[in-house]
Amino acid sequence: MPKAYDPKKVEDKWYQFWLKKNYFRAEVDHNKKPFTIIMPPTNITGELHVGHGLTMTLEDIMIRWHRMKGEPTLWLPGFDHAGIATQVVVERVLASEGTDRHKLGRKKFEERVWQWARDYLKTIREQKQKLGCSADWSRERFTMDEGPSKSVRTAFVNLYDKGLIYKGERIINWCPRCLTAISDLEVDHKDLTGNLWYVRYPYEDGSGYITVATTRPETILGDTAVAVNPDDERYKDVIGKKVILPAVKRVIPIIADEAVSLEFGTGAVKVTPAHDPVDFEIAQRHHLPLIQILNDNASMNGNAGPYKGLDRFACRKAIVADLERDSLLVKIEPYSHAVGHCQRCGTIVEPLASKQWFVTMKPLAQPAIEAVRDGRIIIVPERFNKIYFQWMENIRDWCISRQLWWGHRIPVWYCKDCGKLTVAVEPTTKCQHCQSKNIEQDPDVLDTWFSSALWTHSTLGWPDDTTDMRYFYPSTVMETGYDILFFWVARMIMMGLEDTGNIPFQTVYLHGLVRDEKGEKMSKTRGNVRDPIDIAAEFGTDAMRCAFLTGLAPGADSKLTDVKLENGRNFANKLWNATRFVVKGIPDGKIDLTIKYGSLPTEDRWILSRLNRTIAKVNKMMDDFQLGEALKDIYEFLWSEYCDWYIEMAKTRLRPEYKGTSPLPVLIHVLETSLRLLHPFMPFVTEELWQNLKYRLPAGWRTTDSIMVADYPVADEKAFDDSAEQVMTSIIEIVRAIRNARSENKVAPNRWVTAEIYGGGLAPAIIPYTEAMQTLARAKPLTFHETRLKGTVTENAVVSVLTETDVVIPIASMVDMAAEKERLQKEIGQLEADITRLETRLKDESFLGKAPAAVVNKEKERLAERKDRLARLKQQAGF
RNA sequence: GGGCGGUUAGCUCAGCUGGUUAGAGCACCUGCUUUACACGCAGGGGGUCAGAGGUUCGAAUCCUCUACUGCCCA
Repeated sequence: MPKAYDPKKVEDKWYQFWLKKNYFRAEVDHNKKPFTIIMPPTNITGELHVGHGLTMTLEDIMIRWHRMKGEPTLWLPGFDHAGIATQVVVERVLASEGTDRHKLGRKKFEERVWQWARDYLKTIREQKQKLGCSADWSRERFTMDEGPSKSVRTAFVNLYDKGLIYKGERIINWCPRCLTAISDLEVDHKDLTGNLWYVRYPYEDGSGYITVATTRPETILGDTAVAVNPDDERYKDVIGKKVILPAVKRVIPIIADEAVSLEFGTGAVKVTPAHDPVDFEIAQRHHLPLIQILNDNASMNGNAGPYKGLDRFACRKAIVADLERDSLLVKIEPYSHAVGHCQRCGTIVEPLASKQWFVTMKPLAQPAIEAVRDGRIIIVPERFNKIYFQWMENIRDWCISRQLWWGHRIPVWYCKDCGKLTVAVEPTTKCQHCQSKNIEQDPDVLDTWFSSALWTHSTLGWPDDTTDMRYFYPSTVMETGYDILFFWVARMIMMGLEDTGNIPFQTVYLHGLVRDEKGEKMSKTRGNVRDPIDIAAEFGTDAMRCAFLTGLAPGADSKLTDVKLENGRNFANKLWNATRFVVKGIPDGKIDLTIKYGSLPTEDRWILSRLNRTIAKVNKMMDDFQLGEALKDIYEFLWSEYCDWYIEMAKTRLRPEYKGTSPLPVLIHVLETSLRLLHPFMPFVTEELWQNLKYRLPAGWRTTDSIMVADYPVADEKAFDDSAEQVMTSIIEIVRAIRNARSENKVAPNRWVTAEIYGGGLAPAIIPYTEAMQTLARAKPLTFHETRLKGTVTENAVVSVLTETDVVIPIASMVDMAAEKERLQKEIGQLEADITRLETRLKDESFLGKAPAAVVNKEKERLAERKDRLARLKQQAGF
């Protein structure tokens, strides 16, 4: 084995091995409960980013863990056609080629996008594999595949038949760049500083003006009324009067409506029903006409009179100039307000009245609220419940039609003869009502999230009654980012319940955003994006997976830093070298790996005890989705206990002259078990090392061909050994005390010191470790006393009073007695403070009365221990 | 405007349902070619857990308020 771990040499090799062995494939076993994760479908808009890296890591860990626990485990991977997003990127490519989709035509354009899709499907799949994903590629799905597409049409038709999908004219958000309607969720509100223009509308009878305030003067062209609040004393007498609309000289009424705020502007507002949601509702109540003033691209249309053809913002300028000229502009105030932007392209969206398809959400939301409220679905972390409920309880109808070419075509055909609609799952050529062939399919496609909402069941075969659907639905965990809780998770719950009558998943695990070193969001415009594939190449995939988990709490944003990556890499290398050491100790030929439990030395019982406690803790943490904490425990066990102490102590036992129990069986057992414990987190290095061990050990040592299908460790409580832990703690304390004394007294590293150890009752247990302690502390000879130190040691000695033992190091070389006194004084002060605190607590009647007996006893023991130590310290140090 | 987080060592963060002497990594300081590992080893310094009040025998942990900060919704 080389000196350092080189991930490049092993990762591909093992991934191909796993693939060839078909380990990723989920098999139905009706005797067992499956564990299922449906992978969030990856957008085909581009390559993977670090957010995907986190998702893949978290899900792969859960999947590998459950697979090793012996559960039939399905991780179903897939892709999302990402309607608008993909169309935007492909259009950009077309633009760079000097063409556009209209020149190409719909059919050619769709072919072009399919080509793009096929390319990215392949690239992204390979990237996921690079990251170690143990997904079932045989079940991979794409939202545009025939199966999921049929699910989409079926779900649409079902909702339509139930009256939950309707087509109607409503105010929607229009993106003038993407030329499509978008849902409320796809609009980002940003506060912009604009102006509030106060404009005079002259009364028709010439009796003066009413002044209205607006942030969008160009919409004056679409006004069909002026409204005031019915309770507004200022305007009581003008209700019912008529005013002349500036710029276009149309005569419109002044009406009263509750929706008008008394505080905004002058209290009188202009009503533009075709371009404002509140105004639209006012218009409905007062039967006002709608006047559209915008073309699709947000230039002014024929209703704009003289402003026709101007862009909306040019028009705004022109109108303001004209108002000023006509002395109709009272004043301009700076005004900051939220302006909607298209999430995809950043263009300011226009609210406008348009005929679109909508889903009635309230009846779908109710059962989805109940599913979370009654605990059938658990959201981790819990605080997202509140956010979920709040959104669901105020849910509004969902605009699902998009004026795009890329996506699922709406399964509705219009009859040009009888005018009726045919809504059908299977494409049709004739009208259901009059059999006419003169029909035309709705040109629009569905919101990409409509198909995403069905993902948990469309991927398993719904609406067909498939084996997978019966066995794997509902899935166990839905792991995704909190940023798409509304977009996706909420809608999956609603549609899952609606389509199947059952929840789509039992637990929702939400992760946060991965940010850069400075805590900034990664984005192309900031230029701080990191490609997970590059990172994996530089540090190793396992190191990257570690980095994602360090300091990760569910639902919290995290930073990906080089320091974390280096740590992960170092840990992999540490493991590599620990294994190298163990492997070096394995003799050629016969080796007996039986652990003789009856006669194990203390450090063996200690490391086995620590191992099993770690296993117990890790399994508990995994159950609670505390993946980061679980990894941390394994890391600390392996590094600080196994490597730092157990291996170091084993070294003396591996010397040829050593005649006692060989440490090899335990050394190997603990390492091998730890590798299995760690495998879900660091699949590549653990497989490589496990195979290395397997190769050198007798045939039949392990029955599986790969660590990834070996058993996940289960804690053996019989291995918990308090007394071994107590003895080892003392041994570690003694070694540390001597090292510490050496260091503080600047003893040359190669110089041997001597020490006397007063072990009391523990002495017999410690004495067998003389040689190990000598080596570890570079102290020889060590003299043991089966008593506690009595009397005073005054001269030329460093005294360390430990929990169970005392160490006295008499050395002429430790000259700095003043420093030593100071250290002792500090320690005494610390102990005295502890004692005071403990005594106060133990005198407190309410503490004694109310605290559990175990806590009181613990405090008593602690006090006794401190007092004992203080007494010894004072006595021995001669204070 | 409504809601949800965060504030713990110089930096980045753990610390889950209240009960250790509050931890880790990095950084810093002092040493080290100790035959697995300098991607390493040994030792060390560093925190009144944002502030105030409250509940409790006991609070980093629960409650209230304040300050700063981030996000979501409207």
